[in-house]
Amino acid sequence: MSPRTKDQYSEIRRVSREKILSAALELFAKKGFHATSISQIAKKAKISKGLMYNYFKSKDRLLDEIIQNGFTELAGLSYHSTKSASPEEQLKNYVSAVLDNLYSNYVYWQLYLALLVHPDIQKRYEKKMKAFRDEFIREFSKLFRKLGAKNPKLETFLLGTYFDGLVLNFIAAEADFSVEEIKNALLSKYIENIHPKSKRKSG
Amino acid sequence: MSPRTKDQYSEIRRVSREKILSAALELFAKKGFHATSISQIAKKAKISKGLMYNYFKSKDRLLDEIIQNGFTELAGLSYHSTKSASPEEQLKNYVSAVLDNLYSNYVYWQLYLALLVHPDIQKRYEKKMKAFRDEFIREFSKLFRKLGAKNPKLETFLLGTYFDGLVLNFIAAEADFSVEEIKNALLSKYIENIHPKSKRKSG
DNA sequence: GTCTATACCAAGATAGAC
DNA sequence: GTCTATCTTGGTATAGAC
Repeated sequence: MSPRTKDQYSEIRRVSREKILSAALELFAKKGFHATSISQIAKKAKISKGLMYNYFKSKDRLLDEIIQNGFTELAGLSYHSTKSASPEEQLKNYVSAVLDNLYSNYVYWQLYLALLVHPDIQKRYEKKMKAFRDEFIREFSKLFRKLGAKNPKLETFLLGTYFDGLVLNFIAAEADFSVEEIKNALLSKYIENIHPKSKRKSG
Repeated sequence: MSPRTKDQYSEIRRVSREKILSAALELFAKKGFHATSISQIAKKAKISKGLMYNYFKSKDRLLDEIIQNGFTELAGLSYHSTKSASPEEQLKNYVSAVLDNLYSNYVYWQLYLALLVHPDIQKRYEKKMKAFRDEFIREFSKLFRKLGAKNPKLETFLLGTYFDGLVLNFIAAEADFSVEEIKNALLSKYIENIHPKSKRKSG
């Protein structure tokens, strides 16, 4: 029996951490932080309660790390689409990106929502959330300005509100409409309304 | 010392119940159901822990009653505005009503949101929530149809999504815009977009 | 690196005095 | 009708064996 190498141990640790993080993320998002117990996490991750504390100092620290991962993941959105494209195209791309991200990172968005809803928890991550929102506002305001909106910040606010509401609907209701339908409805509304001169080429 | 009459007792009971309900509502909405303890409720209501159980069988039953009250309150919205008015006027009235209600019943909306976010809790009140949403959809679909929308249900979905998002923003962020601004932005977007022929009288 | 056993505490809930 | 004291459970977290 050769003993395990450093790399092997490191890999084992990585996997275990990952199992815990993934189980916790899902439960926190679905049931909420307080409603989720370490036992439930351990069960879902198929490890013992004790092991969790080997990897995370406390339930709170576990949440911290998950949130941190979430922000990293969600920031991956980053609004650096093809800058050369027309504003309309850019808006399209952005909205598409957000909606698609909303699907692929569903669980993180659900968690993000839960944080928003409860002021107490929200306060703990206030700074990061603000940074996240601020970038959103900055980027979309620029865009709406280019599109000739009267009040770009207000438009951005409304769009952001739309997104928030969409997350809620994806989570809460049995989604009566497809992403494509919503995407189109949203875009046509915004683009035509803000920039009525530039009718999209028909055909 | 004359003993208290039946009515006096009944009134005392009413007041105590009310104190508990009000304290619990606020805490459930703000911190979430699971994050709120009976002790905290008792403290806020300025009663003893034990008394709570005199009025409610359990923490769960307490929540049940609060939710019930919430639906009653929110249903007070009811979309029976002046039927004689034009569809545009009606939409205006409805949107106004919802936004105003959103302010006056802030706490209930916050709670409603918290319920939506967590599928587990949501399931417990699924039926009532569905009834509530269904009425919303029915009424606004009618309206959007009158306004000549291509897909009234989709429009209703989008509007509902807006409202959901607005609730979130009122709760989560430090509201960058006034209700009036939002109301107008929303309405102008919807009305002009859906019914482009009928330009509002300028002047 | 992982588990079981256990300490410790706070939560929900009940009993009985006033 | 209200309170204090108490029971019981389940939670977070730690210790120590494997």
